Amino acid sequence: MRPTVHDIAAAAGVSLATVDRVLNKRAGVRSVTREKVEQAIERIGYVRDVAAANLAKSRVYPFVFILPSGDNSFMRGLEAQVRAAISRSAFERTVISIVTVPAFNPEALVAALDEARAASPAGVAVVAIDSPEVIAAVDRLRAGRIPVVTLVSDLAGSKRDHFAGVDNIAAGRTAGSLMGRFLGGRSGPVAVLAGSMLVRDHRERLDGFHAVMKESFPGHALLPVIEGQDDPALVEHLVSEAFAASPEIVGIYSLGAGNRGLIAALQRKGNGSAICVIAHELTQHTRAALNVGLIDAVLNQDAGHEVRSAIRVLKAKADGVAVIGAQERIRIDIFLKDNLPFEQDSNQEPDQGRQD
Amino acid sequence: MRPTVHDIAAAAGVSLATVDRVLNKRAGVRSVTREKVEQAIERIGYVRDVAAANLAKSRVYPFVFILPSGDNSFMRGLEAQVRAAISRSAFERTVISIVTVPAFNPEALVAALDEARAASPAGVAVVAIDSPEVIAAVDRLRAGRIPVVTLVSDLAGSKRDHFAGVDNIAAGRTAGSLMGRFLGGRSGPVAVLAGSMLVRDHRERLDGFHAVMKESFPGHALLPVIEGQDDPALVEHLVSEAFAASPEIVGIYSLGAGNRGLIAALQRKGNGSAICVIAHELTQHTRAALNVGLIDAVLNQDAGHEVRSAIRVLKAKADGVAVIGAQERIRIDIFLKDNLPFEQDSNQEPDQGRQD
DNA sequence: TATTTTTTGATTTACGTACATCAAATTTTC
DNA sequence: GAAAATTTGATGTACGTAAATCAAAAAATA
Repeated sequence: MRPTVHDIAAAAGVSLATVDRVLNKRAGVRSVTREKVEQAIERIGYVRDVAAANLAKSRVYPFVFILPSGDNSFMRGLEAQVRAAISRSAFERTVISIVTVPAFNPEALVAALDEARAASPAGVAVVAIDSPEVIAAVDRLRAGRIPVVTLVSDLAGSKRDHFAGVDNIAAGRTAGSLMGRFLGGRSGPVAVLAGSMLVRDHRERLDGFHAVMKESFPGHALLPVIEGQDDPALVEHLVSEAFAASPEIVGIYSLGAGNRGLIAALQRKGNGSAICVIAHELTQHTRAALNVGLIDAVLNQDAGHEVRSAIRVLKAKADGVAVIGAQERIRIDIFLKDNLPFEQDSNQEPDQGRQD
Repeated sequence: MRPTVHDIAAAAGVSLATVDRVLNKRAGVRSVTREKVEQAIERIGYVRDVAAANLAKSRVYPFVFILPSGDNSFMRGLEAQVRAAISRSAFERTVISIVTVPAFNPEALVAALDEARAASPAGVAVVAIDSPEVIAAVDRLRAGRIPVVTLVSDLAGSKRDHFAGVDNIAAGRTAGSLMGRFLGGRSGPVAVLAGSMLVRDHRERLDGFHAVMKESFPGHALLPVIEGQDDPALVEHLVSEAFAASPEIVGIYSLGAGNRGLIAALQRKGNGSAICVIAHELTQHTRAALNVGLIDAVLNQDAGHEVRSAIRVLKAKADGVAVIGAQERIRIDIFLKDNLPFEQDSNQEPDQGRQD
């Protein structure tokens, strides 16, 4: 049987009240006594039963998720995953609120972070924008002992506790590697389409892609980066322009969002699979394009995994316990038309009963 | 505040004892009363606090994991993941025992399944072998109301509750797709190396691979399947023979284990990256071969994810509650040298405190 | 209607921890 | 050495559910 607080008391030769004072870091215990208790804990291998503790405390975890607003399929999918987590709140003792702020707008994000801090939640998850003010705002949260997890896009230089997202340099390298191999012997320039160099994930993907293309496939010229602001209309316009300017393009790496525009431009251009296209994030649009062969590969990050991971990590940080590292590593999924997962709206099995 | 059993009692106008009888399906409640209570539960939206219930019951989940024995890196990695889960038992209320049986031996597996049944655990996870006797043994477990999850290799036709593994047809198709694209214009035959056609996962991968090669890359002849029994020594011998017989081989798809033998044969052959090699399961051997370019891509299933998923599903089945479907879908990871995850022995972050 | 059987209620204890209160013991300070 | 301050112990209640006991009420049977 697992040892309990009573066993500690017996082993240390003190009362239950003293054990409680030590365990919960309350005042009024001499250091000799405290050590006696701590040694007993160590000796008998006691670990707190968090479920029982949470029951006794009636603990709930108020979390705030800060996401970019706007018409971005991936971000809306992310929000849907947060809502799915909210629907499980009763079981997970979480109280999650969602705050949306305009994309690529550091000031708005700082305001949202400061507002979240005022509510003193048990943790904050945020899709970060890489700027000094945002770093400062995140560090203010941390200074207030509020755990912070960055989601999708990291914030290097800040004191955030954890990053729930993929290794974007590796993602860019992978895209480069696939591009080079898929192009085989064909020669011609390759275009890169990004959202904004303001967000770290886009910059990192670009760096990784450029590095691999230069070192392993130097035959392909790299055209200047197209910044489409993740906006489908703008993307369509800019890509069509690029096609007109460089009709000999053989490959496109779309590392941001707004792929609807890219797909539209590809369709208008016609002559089908002549161009090798690698894009990010599996949405209804990229999925359809993959199926008809307009896109050759999609690199994806599992938004559901990211949200669940962020919640697990925030809880663990709030409780000061460890996490299963491997479980929180977000994979770079590579989808070809051959390994597309089945579409699913609901994330609940049509099973008996309810969820733990 | 979340409604409790007391709220049900008040809402239904019955006593706590009656509510308990209904909730835990005890005898001695008239059907009219039972319905009154059930309607109240529905009306106020009560959901049982599983943490509190488990506390009151002092519930533990005894699980049995049945794995193939022998010198197979992937299976030993799987076992290590089960042991990692065992180290978390105290937090997860599990009591896990591991049973190993000789690989590709249906009789031994049936014996192990029947022995597991005798211990009447709360669930069994098994790496299945596709045979009628094994199906019958699994169905005996289910007849005894013991949840069963197949791990890595499924058992179609059985009454198993869940399969914790990848879609192996899709994996084979993906391998075919990558093979065809990576080969680009080059022509020449492609070899397939399998372990045994006795296990379903190997058969399915082969089917998927053949299908894509035939429909999309008909230019490449497919050599007869080499069955290496997942044995490195045998694999090395057979592959070397195949090289001698067909020196013009341009690609190899290794869909089973024993890749050490394949790598040794490739190294002996020399002339480096002339052959496109796609293998399964990221082990120290395939990782090293990927890094030096002997292998071009590795398809992987995350053993840690599979084990954790199997445990979550077994718990859910034992409690009769739903699972988060998306969380239990095991991905086909595609690793190039560019997106290899960092190696990690431990799966505990070097963090403060302990695990929930 | 009397008797038996079934159903329901009331109450208690338990799970492991948190937290509060008050008294008793010990230590510190003057 | 006495008073004050600090430390420790003893005890009870709470969290939400499970499970048991016994009495009371209601229903079914004779």
